[in-house]
Order: sequence, then C-alpha cells, then structure tokens
Amino acid sequence: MKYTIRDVAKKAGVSIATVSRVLNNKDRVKEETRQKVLSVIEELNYVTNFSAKALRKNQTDVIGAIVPEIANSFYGEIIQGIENKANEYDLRLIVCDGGGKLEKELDFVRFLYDKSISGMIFILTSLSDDELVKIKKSGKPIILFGRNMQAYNIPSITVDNKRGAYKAVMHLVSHGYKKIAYISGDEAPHLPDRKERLDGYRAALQECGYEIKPEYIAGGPTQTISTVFTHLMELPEPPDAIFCAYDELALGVLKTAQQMGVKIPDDVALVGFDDLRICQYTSPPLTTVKQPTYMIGNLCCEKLIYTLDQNNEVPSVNLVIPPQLIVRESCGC
Amino acid sequence: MKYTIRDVAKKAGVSIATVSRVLNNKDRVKEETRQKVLSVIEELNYVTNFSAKALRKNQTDVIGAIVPEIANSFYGEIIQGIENKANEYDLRLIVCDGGGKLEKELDFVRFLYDKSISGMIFILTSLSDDELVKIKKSGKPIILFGRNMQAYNIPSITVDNKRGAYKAVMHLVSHGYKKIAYISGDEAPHLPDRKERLDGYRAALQECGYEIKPEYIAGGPTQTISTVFTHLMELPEPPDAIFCAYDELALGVLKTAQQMGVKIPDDVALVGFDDLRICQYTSPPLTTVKQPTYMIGNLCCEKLIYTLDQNNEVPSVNLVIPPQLIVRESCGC
DNA sequence: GTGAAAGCGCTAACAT
DNA sequence: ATGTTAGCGCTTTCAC
Repeated sequence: MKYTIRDVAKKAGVSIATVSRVLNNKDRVKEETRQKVLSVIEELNYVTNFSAKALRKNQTDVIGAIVPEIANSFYGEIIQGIENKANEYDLRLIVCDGGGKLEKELDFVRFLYDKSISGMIFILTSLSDDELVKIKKSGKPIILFGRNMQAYNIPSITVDNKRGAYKAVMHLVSHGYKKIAYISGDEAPHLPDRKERLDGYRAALQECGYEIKPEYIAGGPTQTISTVFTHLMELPEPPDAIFCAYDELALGVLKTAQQMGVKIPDDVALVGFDDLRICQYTSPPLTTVKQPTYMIGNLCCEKLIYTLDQNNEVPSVNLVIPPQLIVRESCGC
Repeated sequence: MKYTIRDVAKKAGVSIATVSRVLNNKDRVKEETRQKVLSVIEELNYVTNFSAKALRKNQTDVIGAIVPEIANSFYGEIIQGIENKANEYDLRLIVCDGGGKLEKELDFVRFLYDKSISGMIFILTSLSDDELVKIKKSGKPIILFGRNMQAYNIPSITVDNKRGAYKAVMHLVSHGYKKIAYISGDEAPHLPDRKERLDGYRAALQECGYEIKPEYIAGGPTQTISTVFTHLMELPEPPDAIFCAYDELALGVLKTAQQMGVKIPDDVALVGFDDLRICQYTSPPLTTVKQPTYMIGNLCCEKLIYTLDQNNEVPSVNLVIPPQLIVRESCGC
C-alpha cells in the first residue's frame, strides 16, 4: 500500500499543507499538530514520493559521476570518496562506467545530465574542452578531476603530476641512480598527465645536470610493455632505474622482469605512479607516487555540493593536490 | 533554456498529446506529423523531464545496488557488471557503499528503496532474512547475491562455495600434498560462505581418507593473519599446504611468509578463494578459486530487469554459479 | 490520427 | 497556525 500526503492529512484531520510543513519543517506548526501528524506518518508508514517532490521543486537529490572504469580500484576508491561524502548530505550517486569511450560518456551526458540530477562529476573524462563548456553552459554544475578547467570557469581538481614525477626521479637520483629511464605508456591526448609527468622527469634530470637521453624515454602507444622493457635492457648502456608514468606500466615491467630473470631492484630500480592497492602486494612492493584517491573523491563531491548550495555563483578555481612519494622496496632505497 | 512538451507542441502546431505519442511511439501518428514533431524536438533540443514522467507513470528507470565496499575491486567488478547491463536497458544505477555496516545498509533501504527506484540488488548484504522479507513485501523487486533466499521467494544468486573449496583442496591432494590446513578468517554470521567453504575442505579430505585435524583449521575472528600463520608453521607437524577461505587471507599469508623467510610454494603451498585482480601480480601469482564477478553483476541485473518486466510475478529461484579453479604458481603444481 | 482534459503527489504562494 | 489552491511536466483515457 502506498500512502500519499493526502492520506496522512485526512487521517490526522489536517490539510495537506500542514503535513507538508511538518515534513519539511520550514514554517512553524503547533507542537500538538506536529506530533499528531508525525504519529500518523509513522502509523501509515508514509514515505514521500520523490518524483513528485523533484518535479515540483525542479531539482533532485541525485548527482552523477562518470569514471573510466569502476572495476579499477583507483576509480573505485574515488567513487567511494564521492559516495560517502554525498551520503553525508543525503545525496545519492549514480555511477557511470564510461569504459574510456567517448561515445559512452556522451551518452551519459545526454541521457543522464539533462535528466533530473543536480550535478555531475567527471573523473578523467575523455570529453573535449568544448564539450565540457557546452555542458557547463546548459546550466547544471559540474566538477572535473584530472584537468584544469579554471580558464573555462569550471571548478576542477588536479594532482601535481609534474611535482610527483620530479619527486620520484629525485629520490632515485639521491640514492645514486644515474641512468634513469622513463616509460610513458599509451597516450591520452585529452589528458595532460603523461606530459606533465614527463616534464617532471625532465626537470629533475636537468636540475641534477644529467643528460636526457632520448633512448631512455620509451613506450609508445602501440608497443607492449614487455617489448619496451626488453628494448630498454638491451641498450648498449641499459638504465639502472625506470620511472613509469603509471603503476600498471610498472606492474607490467615487474612481470616481464621476473620472466626475463631481471632482478628488481638489484638490476634495475623501479618506481611507478598512482599507488594502486596492488602495489603493496607485489614483490618487491612497488615504490610509487600516491594519488590520494579517496580524498580526491571526497573533495570533488564537496566542491559540487558547495556549488549546488551557492547556486553555481562561485568563482571556479582549480584545486591542486600535492602527490606523495611512497617508498617501498622496488627502488632499492 | 529548458523546454517542455508544451513548447514543442506549440512550435509544431500539434497538441501535447501528439508530442507525447511520438516521444513514446506507442500509438500511431501520421508519418508527416511525426517528422514535424521530431524536427522541432531536435531544433529546441528538448529533453523529457524524468521526474514528471516518473511521477505520472509511477516508476523510474533507476535501480539501486548495495555493496560492502565499492573500492574493493571484487565489488567494483560486480558493480561494473550491473551497470553495464543496466545501461543496455536504459536503466541507471545508484550505488550504495554499505561499508559492511548494518545500520548504513538499513539507511539505504529506508532512504532509497521507498524512493523512486524500481528495484534493488543486494550484494553480500548484512541484512537479516527477516529484514529482507519485509523489504520484499513492501512491493519492489529485489535480487540477492551471496545468500540463497529461494525459500523466501526472493530471487537470488550464489556461488557454489562448497564445490569451489572442494576443487581447490582436491587439486592440492592430487599433487601430493597431505597436510592441508584451512584458514577461515573472520566470520560473517549472516553469510554462509565460510561455512560452505569449510564444508568443501572437509568433504575433500574425507573423500581422500585424510584425517581432519582440528589444529589445521585455523583463524578466528580476532587473530591477525600473521599470528595464525606463525602458529600453523610452529606446529609439531606443520602443514605442507594452506587453503584460505578468501584471497585477502592468502595475501596476508604471502606477506607474512615472505617476512618470515618461508618459501611459497616450496615450503608451503597456498590457495585462495575469489580471484581478486591482485592475484595475478603477487609473487608467486596466487592459485585461487574464481568467482566470476562481472558475470555475477550481469546476472543480478538481468534477473532484476526480468522481474521488473514480469511485474514481479516470477517464481523466485536461486541460481548457483559454478566456481572455477585458477591454477597459478602458489600451489606449486 | 489527433485533441482536450484529468490527474500523478507534492510545494509554495496566498488566504484566513 | 492552518487551509485552499495553482501548478510542476508528463501520460492516458475519452471524445471527435
């Protein structure tokens, strides 16, 4: 049985307006009537119809988040951060697994965004700046993680990739490594991560007066990790350390190295980027630059809620999060 | 600018009823008018207001799913399976991270379920049978994973835990291991997994005529994995193989063993249960019993959608999924 | 094949 | 302090 506000009103002997009042406790209601209404609500087990409420108020308590891959714990942790924060504010979260496909993301935006959701969070989206601006213009607040959109007046959060890479390489240098290679993996043209991390790598070497050898910068989009790694180790002067643009690359290197009988960190040191959960369990455990995923999710959601509250009239700044070097054993330090 | 069906009607020179007709293409509309309306919709960039639609039709196109921990890739993969399937049917998914806490789950049920969602999926819920039955009675379809609720007429999906454990232990036995221990980890009183896996372990040993030694069945709720493992290895007759009730336990054993200088699989073989993503990256890679997470998510969602379509008039059966032994290196076979 | 009109359940003026 | 009422945008009879 589904009761409406009308049923409650009749049974409590008041008008529906009064019921609505106690439900939303905005206007004041006589304590006596309030109690009466409350008891009837309890008795009938009445629950508000949120579609009706949403229609009337023209806003819902649902937000959306698009991630490239939910099953990846990196994104799972971000989602968790978003969801937990959303719950604090009685907001619900619709998740969208973009699968890294632009078309799928666009579908979500079309189907979901114009729907009754209050706002949306984009995690490492494939959408172009233009598309994002268009969405933003369509009215509802959006938050981005992974791209600085301050120039477009869209609030965003980024991790200081350059600094993270710099720290990683510096750590290697300070422990005596002199021939440090960089594996970049596949490119994501719309995302600045790779480039920034490469910049950090370069900056560190430069600062130390080390030569930046082109043959030490490896890993195009089409090559497998094992080819890249093998190639690197077969160089006349193989590197004594490798910095990978992201952990999955490092994981691949770890595996290949093991198969080839190359010892890590004894033969080559290895450092990754992201700090996936797996990193603590590999052998050796992987030294890496941590992106604080849960916190990132939290912050994205907080920013969105803030924008929601402020009715979108907020200066849209980019928040940059400092990365943290997690030293484990793969760097041999 | 937000246009309504009314705007479209006016601009197209038809009634709102007609617009609704072409929108839902149920009743037939003259091809000419349909085209006209369609073009106006396109031109105005009209999108339906889903709150209104939901209110009117008294049903939404969103479903909910409760999992213990989104950030865990095991659940992440299930969520992904649910989400992907839902999208095929133009359904959206609200995720709820229960954090393993009963109270939080209950909150979701209260806050979410009675709301405008069409149905709900419970993944390894902490809710009691009674609570589940009550929810089911309240009208909307629910699906369970991890507990057989057929007796209560609630459709559910389970993995054949006993058979999985049996397979794992049998594999160990067939490769010559004779002293096989079982680590059960913390108990989840409402979930039958642990018990079933223990049963499988027992059944296998029994079938082989091996003695079931109480001291080989280890791991209460309060002990850390390292204590349990150490204790096991200090037994007058330490086991030559360990079967863990779930992968995280095995991961812990792996770590402890490494710290203690115990070689796996040379000193003790190790087998887990679940097949977390991490398992392929550990060293040695972990032999384990796979629960097909993505498929589980898919099936849960499919079952829910089916129930939705059939208006809940379906015999509620339990579907049991056969587990699969994934042989890697930790068992030394 | 198309239009008019009656609500779905709720909130928010506006009355009283 | 409480009641009356007008919609929010849509689907769906029921006429024509």
